[in-house]
Amino acid sequence: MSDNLEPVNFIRQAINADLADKKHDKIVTRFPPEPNGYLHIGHAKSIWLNFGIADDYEGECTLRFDDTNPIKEDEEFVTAIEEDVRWLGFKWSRIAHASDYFPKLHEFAIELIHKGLAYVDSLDMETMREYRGTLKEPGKNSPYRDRSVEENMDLFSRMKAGEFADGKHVLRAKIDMQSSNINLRDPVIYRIRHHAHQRTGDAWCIYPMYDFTHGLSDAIEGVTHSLCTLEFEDHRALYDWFLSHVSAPCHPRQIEFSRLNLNYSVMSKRMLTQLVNNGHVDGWDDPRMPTISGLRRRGFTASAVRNFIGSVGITKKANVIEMSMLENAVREDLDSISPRAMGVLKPLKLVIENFPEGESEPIEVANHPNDPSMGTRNILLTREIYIDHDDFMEDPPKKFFRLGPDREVRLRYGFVVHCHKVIKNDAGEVIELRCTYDPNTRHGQQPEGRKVKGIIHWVSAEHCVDASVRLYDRLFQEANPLADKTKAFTESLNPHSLQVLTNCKLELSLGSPSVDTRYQFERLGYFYPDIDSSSSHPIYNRIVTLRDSWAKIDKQRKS
RNA sequence: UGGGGUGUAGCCAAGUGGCCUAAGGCACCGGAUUUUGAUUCCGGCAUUCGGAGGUUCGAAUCCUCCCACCCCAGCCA
Repeated sequence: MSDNLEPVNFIRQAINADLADKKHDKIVTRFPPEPNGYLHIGHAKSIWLNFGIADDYEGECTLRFDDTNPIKEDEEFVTAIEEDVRWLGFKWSRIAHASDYFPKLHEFAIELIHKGLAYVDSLDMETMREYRGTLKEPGKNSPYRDRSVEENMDLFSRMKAGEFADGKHVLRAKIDMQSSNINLRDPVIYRIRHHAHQRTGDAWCIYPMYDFTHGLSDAIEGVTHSLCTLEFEDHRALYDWFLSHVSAPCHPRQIEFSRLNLNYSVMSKRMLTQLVNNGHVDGWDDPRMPTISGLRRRGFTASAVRNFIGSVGITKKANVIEMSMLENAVREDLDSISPRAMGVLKPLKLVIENFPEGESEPIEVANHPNDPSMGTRNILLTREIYIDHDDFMEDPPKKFFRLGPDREVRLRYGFVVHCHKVIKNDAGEVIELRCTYDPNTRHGQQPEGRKVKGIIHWVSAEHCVDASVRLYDRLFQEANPLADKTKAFTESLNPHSLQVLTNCKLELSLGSPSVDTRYQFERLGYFYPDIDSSSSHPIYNRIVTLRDSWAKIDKQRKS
């Protein structure tokens, strides 16, 4: 489901070339998350790529959990990941776990030992690091490097049998301690971990490392193209080494692409975990999080996320995408599918003095200005209404064409009202407006020579529901929260990223929202009911604001 | 001279030696329509492709040198 007609990216070009060379008759990919956290929008890029390719080439894509480190992983994450992939609209050909392959992987390890290409090392971690050398200096061989096949087999089987404590021995590939590629300096392929695994329980106390597991799992699954991010570029030599030194059923091709980064955000699982665990946000699905579950709860649609990914493209260039790209994708998707409604976020009472008390005027309004098929609904106009505080200014600047003392404005779908009195409380705050309406402006009538530019939304004070609305802003106040290496990234968290409004007045139709419907609150933005809503008190999340040229003018005016 | 990568507008990104005096999107700046300052619509926005040389009738695309930035020294993935 890659609904964008993007130019053929370099990965698809490589696949096309392989197909032209008759290397494969079917394309197989995989999405290989480690279940140690929730998926974020960066993962969506990989998902979109891998599943999109499988779909378009009529191939297969496996959802495979790279679960080789039982200390960090958890079943909770497995469930969440499955749900997120499904929500994004992708279907896996099958679901697998690297742990399914533990027996086979163990056989491959033994094969390497027998070939003299792997050995049990007994250096402690610290010493092993010293022996590894540095980026510029070669490493040196471990004194255990030349153990006999028999000795290695004996030790390895005793490692597996649980005879040794964690860290006592490791199994290493025997490659080249002098290599300029550090990954080839006899990488560890098995380590001892006396820790129950979420799937295999206590069956194993030795666990294979990523580099060994990943490529061989790909081969076991018949993957043709193993797509991963740039930081694994250096690992490709090792990926290929394992595949060519073991009797693997096939040799997948690893191709790397750049990760997705968003400004005013962080995209590292480690940091997102920290935000959750330290209570900076309200969980993995906090609507401010760049996680799939956060975006979902916020009200983003899966198609908006997919379109966004499609619009940023796949390359090898390091990139930071502007948040406005994502917002654009959401607005584009939501504009056509969202029914319109009126909601007042910061209520200011407005009394229309020449409107008869106790009466109400029903007005039939369209649910969508450009799509008659979305139908109409009735709203009621009454003597007392609420308007938004932001639509009134006591001393308005020239370009502000909303309400002010002795000014007039049109009530959306209704008539023009003129404000002739402003009532304040003891603190000097405006608490009520007294207005009169002009009967000649009913139903959109515009008397000759009269131009009323301002139109504001409103809600009948009598016919409305109380609600809460959560307004979200960017999570970080710095475009790059990691730029200043002298401070923790959490120091650039935006203190105003969440604003909760508890006294909102919404039109009746918003009191019982339709399932899975995003609404446009006219003139304000797109909103989505939060799961914390109750039937008596709805709670809406603001997904994104509408484009707001007044906000732009106002900002320039103030600066 | 450790290795591996990347450099096209503020942000993404097409372009794969001649139709490129360089697509498209976002952002930005106009202007039209509009009972959402929304949507939609029109127009503007790189004589230039990190820099300098070179090859060629012709270079963003090929060669050489240089510069900048990113990744790698977990028994993490």
